Amino acid sequence: MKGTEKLTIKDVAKRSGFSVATVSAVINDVPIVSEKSKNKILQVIEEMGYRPNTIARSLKKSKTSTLAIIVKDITNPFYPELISGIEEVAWSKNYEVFLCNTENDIEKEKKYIDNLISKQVDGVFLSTSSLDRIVDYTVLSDSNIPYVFVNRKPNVLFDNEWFVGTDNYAAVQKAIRYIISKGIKDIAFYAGPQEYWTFNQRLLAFKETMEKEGLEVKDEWIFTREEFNEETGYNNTLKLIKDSKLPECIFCSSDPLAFGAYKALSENNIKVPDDMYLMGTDNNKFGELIGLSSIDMNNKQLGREAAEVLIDVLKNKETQKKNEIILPPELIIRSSC
Amino acid sequence: MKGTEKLTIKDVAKRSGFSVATVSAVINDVPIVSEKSKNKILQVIEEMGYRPNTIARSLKKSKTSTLAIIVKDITNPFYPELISGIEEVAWSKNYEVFLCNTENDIEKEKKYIDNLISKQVDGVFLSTSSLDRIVDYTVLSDSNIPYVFVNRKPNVLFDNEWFVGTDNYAAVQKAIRYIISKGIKDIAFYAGPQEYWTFNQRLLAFKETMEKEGLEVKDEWIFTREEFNEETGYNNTLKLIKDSKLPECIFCSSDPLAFGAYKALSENNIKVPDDMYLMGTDNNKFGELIGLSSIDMNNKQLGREAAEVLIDVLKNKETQKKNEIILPPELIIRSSC
DNA sequence: TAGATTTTTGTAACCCTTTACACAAAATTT
DNA sequence: AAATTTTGTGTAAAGGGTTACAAAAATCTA
Repeated sequence: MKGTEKLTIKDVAKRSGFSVATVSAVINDVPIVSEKSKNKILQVIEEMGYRPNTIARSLKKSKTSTLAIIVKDITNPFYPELISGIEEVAWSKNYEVFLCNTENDIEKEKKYIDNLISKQVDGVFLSTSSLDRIVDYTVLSDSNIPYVFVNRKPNVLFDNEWFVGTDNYAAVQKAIRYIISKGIKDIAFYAGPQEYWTFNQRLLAFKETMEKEGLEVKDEWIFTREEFNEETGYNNTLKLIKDSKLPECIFCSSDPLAFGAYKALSENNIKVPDDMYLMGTDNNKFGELIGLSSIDMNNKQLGREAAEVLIDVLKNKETQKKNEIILPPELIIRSSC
Repeated sequence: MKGTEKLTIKDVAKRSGFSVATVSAVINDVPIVSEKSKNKILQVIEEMGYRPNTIARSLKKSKTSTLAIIVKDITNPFYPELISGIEEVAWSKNYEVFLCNTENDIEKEKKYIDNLISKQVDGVFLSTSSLDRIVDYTVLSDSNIPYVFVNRKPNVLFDNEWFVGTDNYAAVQKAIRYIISKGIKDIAFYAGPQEYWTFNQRLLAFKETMEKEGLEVKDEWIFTREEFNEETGYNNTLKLIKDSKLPECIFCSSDPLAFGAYKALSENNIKVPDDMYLMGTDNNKFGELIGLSSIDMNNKQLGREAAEVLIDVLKNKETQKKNEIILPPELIIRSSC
């Protein structure tokens, strides 16, 4: 049925001959309405094309069936997978989700959080946290909005905070051990920005694994530049090449870093894997193009789990699950090593 | 200020000694409150940490300051750029945006639209439309919710419908002319699914341009497979190779198609660009990895423009802008041709 | 068949804002 | 100082649902 007039539950009540309370009960599946009445009401709803006004419902119930995900930069190929996992589960449990892209802007992030509180979202996914909590997320819990850190987390986790992530330490440990098992000893490490838990863990794992295996970690082979994009990988590699001695392998804490490295290597006629082993992290789907070995961090599943946890918290208020959930990564070996 | 008690405008009124009406006026910047009162109220708001309940406001105003974007699959690398453009402008004009991922499921898309109407979003971006309108979007306008098609559009545009897209026809025309200018005559065309406007336009442009240039279009060199992913590009190319005569160039209606083609070509020792020219479409940032020439469809700008149009419609109800906005694409030449 | 019990339905308050309108206070004019 | 205008503030009614509670209707019991 067309028409721009707004239908309310009152209209349905009037047309069907029942009271608003009864209609409301039908809409909300409260099982106190006789089958006969229910059918009649449903039919009228169908006929009139009535859709409940969720806003009014939210106001009354103080629940909006809305979640939000805050990310730094959605064009980072890591996020779409994560988001699609979240969306999938959220959808299945009848939540809509706001997408908040902070563009690396702290003030924007803070304002987003304020807005989300105003908009009364039921819960929030945070994938922006640095180790030292530049942004104060507890304003959310002060407003009774639970949140879960996804992928990245702050140094310490408070009560009422959840974290779902992949085991970055194990990921790198596994990868490095694999590389070593190939007889490689000289490994350069592009570490990425150390204020983030993920990159922090990865570097830690590298150092400790090398040490355990009795191998030397050269300072000039560790690059902790601020970014983890292609450009940084490219520049790191040029610098590496300028040095007299090349390592046998470059391990990159992200795939874009590895792509940049690959480009620099190609340009300098250094063949992968013949002259140099190369490994990335995150298993970007385009890594296959250059046969890049990588570590699959299971991003979609990460999103799914995060959504399960958050919605669980929402439903039970006190969830049985533990505060931290760590998923296993998977080593993906292709031709680059 | 911490605490889980919910603050309302009444609390602010009581504490500040003014009425709710006055407080509300301050919050909404209605200039009828004296400077002195305003400051006092603002200070109390700050002190108490009061945040207006947007839900209640939305109910009263019948406006939610919320938009939604419906896409088919957010992991398609085309979308994040588009979305970030939309988000950027939406944010700057104080809108939040719902992300709706249909996973190519028509029923899910319909249900999403129903939900969005229930949630009273102010406007919607649609990037899912097939030429023949499988989904009925007019339920949105029936509910007074404007929408704009982004990138893809249906065959005919009704009144009250907007479209913002890139000029797909011109894009391919330009690319094909460039290729021809290089002395190439035999061009294979991976066309993608023809039920979508974008791919439809691209194929049309190919055929007409070739004809205008007096070149032959071989049926067996045109692949209109249902998908436009890597796999399809790979399979198309294997098939192509099996045929006795190879073309001199493969034009792909998407970059993933080109990536798949590249893989198949490499595996069969056909060198790009020496033995085969290759061109993609969409200028995926990882195309650079293999030196893929492509067409930049300006996705971020597309998103920005779409957001401008939609919000314009929202504000003015009748916008000055025309119903269709077509942005120019840009040819990106790299080593692959 | 009256009375008790169970099932179904209706009334009205509430959720938190916004805003039309009325009124009070202050400023200005006469 | 009274009358008029301007400015600032308060009251109360929406907005569209949900839900506790009361009431009516239907069913059952003896």
